[in-house]
Amino acid sequence: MQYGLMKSEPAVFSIDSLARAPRKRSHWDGVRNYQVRNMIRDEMKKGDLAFFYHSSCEVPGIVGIARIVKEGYPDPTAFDPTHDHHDPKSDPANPTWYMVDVELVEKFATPVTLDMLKANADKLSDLLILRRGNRLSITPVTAAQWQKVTKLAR
DNA sequence: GCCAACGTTGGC
DNA sequence: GCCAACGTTGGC
Repeated sequence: MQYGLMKSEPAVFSIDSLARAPRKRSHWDGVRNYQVRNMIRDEMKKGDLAFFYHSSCEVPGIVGIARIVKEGYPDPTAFDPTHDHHDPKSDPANPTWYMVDVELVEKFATPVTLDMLKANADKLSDLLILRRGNRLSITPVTAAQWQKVTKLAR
């Protein structure tokens, strides 16, 4: 995939949670959408970079950059009946849900807010996060979009 | 809390 | 396979 964007609700898992994690690494678990599962399982490669996006919060926007450090493997929380994201239909012998591991690369000094992204919609046409009704928690980002957003962060 | 948009489920 | 009902997401 090379470049992507990963959404998270900061109340659940924020960029600061990732910064505090051992070696600044964490599982990206809980994905329960087939399109996103396919991306995680088939397309995200070690070394790929992703914008870390905070959603459903006071100031939604891109707050930093993470790197994929482990490619797709079965998400064990799907098999855990006590877990929020438990899925009784996922068979450990043939897992439905996958996750990747990510590592913090950079927390932006100033986030690139959703407002800023919208204000630059002319340059960021087709950035999927700006598209109406887009609900995928992980979306691909083109190299051109990556450069432009990175510039906005500086 | 509201609402638009979309995914999933289940009856037929 | 269709489609209505329902659940979830996410900005506002």
